[in-house]
Amino acid sequence: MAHRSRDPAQIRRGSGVTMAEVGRLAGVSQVTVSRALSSPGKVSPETLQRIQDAIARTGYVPNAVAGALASNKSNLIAALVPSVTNIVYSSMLHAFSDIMWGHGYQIMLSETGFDLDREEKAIATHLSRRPDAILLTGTRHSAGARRMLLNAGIPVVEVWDVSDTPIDCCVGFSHVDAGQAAADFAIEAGYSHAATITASDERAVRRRDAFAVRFGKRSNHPVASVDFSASATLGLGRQALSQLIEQGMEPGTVLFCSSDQFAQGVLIEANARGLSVPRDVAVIGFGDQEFAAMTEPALTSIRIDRQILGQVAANALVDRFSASASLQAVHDVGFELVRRASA
Amino acid sequence: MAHRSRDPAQIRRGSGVTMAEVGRLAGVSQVTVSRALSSPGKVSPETLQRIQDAIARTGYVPNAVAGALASNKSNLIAALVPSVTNIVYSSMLHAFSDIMWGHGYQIMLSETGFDLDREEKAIATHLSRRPDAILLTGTRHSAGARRMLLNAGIPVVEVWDVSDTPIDCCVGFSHVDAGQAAADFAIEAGYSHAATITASDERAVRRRDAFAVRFGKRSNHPVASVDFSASATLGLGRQALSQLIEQGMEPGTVLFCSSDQFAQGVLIEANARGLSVPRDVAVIGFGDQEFAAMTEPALTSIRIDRQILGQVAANALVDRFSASASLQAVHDVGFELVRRASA
DNA sequence: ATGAAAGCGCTAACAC
DNA sequence: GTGTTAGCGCTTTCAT
Repeated sequence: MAHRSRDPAQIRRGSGVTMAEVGRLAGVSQVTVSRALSSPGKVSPETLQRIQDAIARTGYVPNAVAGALASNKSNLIAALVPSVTNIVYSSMLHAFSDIMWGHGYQIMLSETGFDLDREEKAIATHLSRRPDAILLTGTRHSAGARRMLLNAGIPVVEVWDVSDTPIDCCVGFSHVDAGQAAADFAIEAGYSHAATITASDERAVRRRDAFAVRFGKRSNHPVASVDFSASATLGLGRQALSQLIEQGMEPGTVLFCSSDQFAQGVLIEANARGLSVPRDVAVIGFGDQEFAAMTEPALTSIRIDRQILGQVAANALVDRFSASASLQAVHDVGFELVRRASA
Repeated sequence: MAHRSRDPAQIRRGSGVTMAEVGRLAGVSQVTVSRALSSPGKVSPETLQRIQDAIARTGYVPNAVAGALASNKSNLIAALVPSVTNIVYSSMLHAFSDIMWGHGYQIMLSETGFDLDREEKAIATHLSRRPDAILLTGTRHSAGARRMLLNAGIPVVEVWDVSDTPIDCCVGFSHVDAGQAAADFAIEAGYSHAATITASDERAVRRRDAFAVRFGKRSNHPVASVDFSASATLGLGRQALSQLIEQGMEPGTVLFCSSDQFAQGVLIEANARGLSVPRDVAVIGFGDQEFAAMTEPALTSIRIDRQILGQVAANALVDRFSASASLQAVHDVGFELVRRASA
């Protein structure tokens, strides 16, 4: 089967069909075509039919760029997340996109990698596209970013954290509360020694600190910490446990991990060393990812409803598009400590 | 601390600053501002300085919508993937975005959920934004989608599969080869009975069929199959093994799973039932996700370099933007069967 | 119900 | 090196 794929030299941008041409074919003016598309009820049925025929014949595709320029409305939402490969962010994004798409909005995506400078650059670039709203992850942003955002005058939703002083509105939960809840749980479960394993994520650090202070206070034992300047992986979790053991970790210590990835790594390393969980080492994860209930033993973890998070964020924006009254600025979706076998 | 978050009623779209206003402030015309931004070398140093001052003073943010309309270049790339929450797609997307971002392009994202109709709608919507190129997952698309794409006259890259007849170009591997390779491996490893566990993904189905035909031929035993009309999850993997056992699966059967999620579920269910892997049941996964090497026993899986996939796709587009000569249409990045302990 | 005119904020010629 | 003039393909407003 001799096949020639499309000759690159023949690529011409756009079919070149405009509303005006569709109009000529249908025997109406360009404006009428515009009306037929945006409010079909305002053109006569016969005209509408002729226009639809002309559109079908020409394969006309509306130019949303021109539309956005003329109407000052892009139907575009900018979404900035640390990482799309991390399920906790991608699942939130999925729920968010679903709702926004249902309301006729498209998503422009950027990854910021937990880096405020990258975030600022991405914000600048995205704002030049005149999005109708923007979603940011976290409540910490560079000064420049805040200024641009305020200036843009569009709805902004910050997710994964709560703040008394959001740029516009925020949807998340208190990381300090989460760290303290983990510490209280650990104390009440009878653990007297604890350590933390933390990735390079400002919110994880706040959970770690809240955990360490609370646990330290209630147990009167210092809390050791292993910190990585990288994202959480299973391999680093294994490494962290090895490191803690080398440092002479007490048997029966509970480990507060900044992510379930770390926690699973700890489980695997413990197993490889013949340690019993939770007797020799107990583990608390974070995120309650799908596999958390399936590990052996099953992981105790802090559950965030990422679907709800994305949905509430989307709805907050949709509300802002239509609202005249003042709106709720802070949405605390909470978290839940799910106790299983690992701690 | 009394805090008032931004009053929604005060939200005004855009700061309203245009190139013309920046120009007035700097004492030059609007075009000169345009030049200062796009080719600073073409304006005198003093003028440039005055313009930059004016930009800083006003907080001017370029309007890329107007720019795109005037230049017929959007610097936007549309990317359509089945799901962002699936690491195999999100990691490809990550590598792809990284390179495109480096070349000054932004990503508009949509999820299609393995649904050709949803894909067609998403393509139509994205094309109205006049993206400079589009990335699609898979080589099967609706007739309408193909027509629109051809009409749009922009570079198109189809990923995760190869085809002799790509719309424009494709980057992937042969799913038939992958299924056959798994079958050959299983035969040569000494297995005489096999079954498949498959999610609702057209490419997974092609791997399954290729596996079943090849294994059937070489073993002279029929290959049982469990098919789900859903995405692969660990839980469904457990369920699949239970189902196969109820159906009287032969001890020592090798299971070819369409994803590592399924395979991990099989491992867990086997463990729960006290079955030994690979003696009582052997498992081959697909995707070689991070956890594959870490399970107990470690998973034998088919590895795709998703990073390379995304990079090759991005580079294929970048090449197309600058090329006059004819370009490579088919990029086969291959796959690798990684043998570990599970089969 | 339909059309004419203006203009959204830029870039791309082409002058000077 | 800088300015002038024309659009890009729509939406908006105002007539008819």
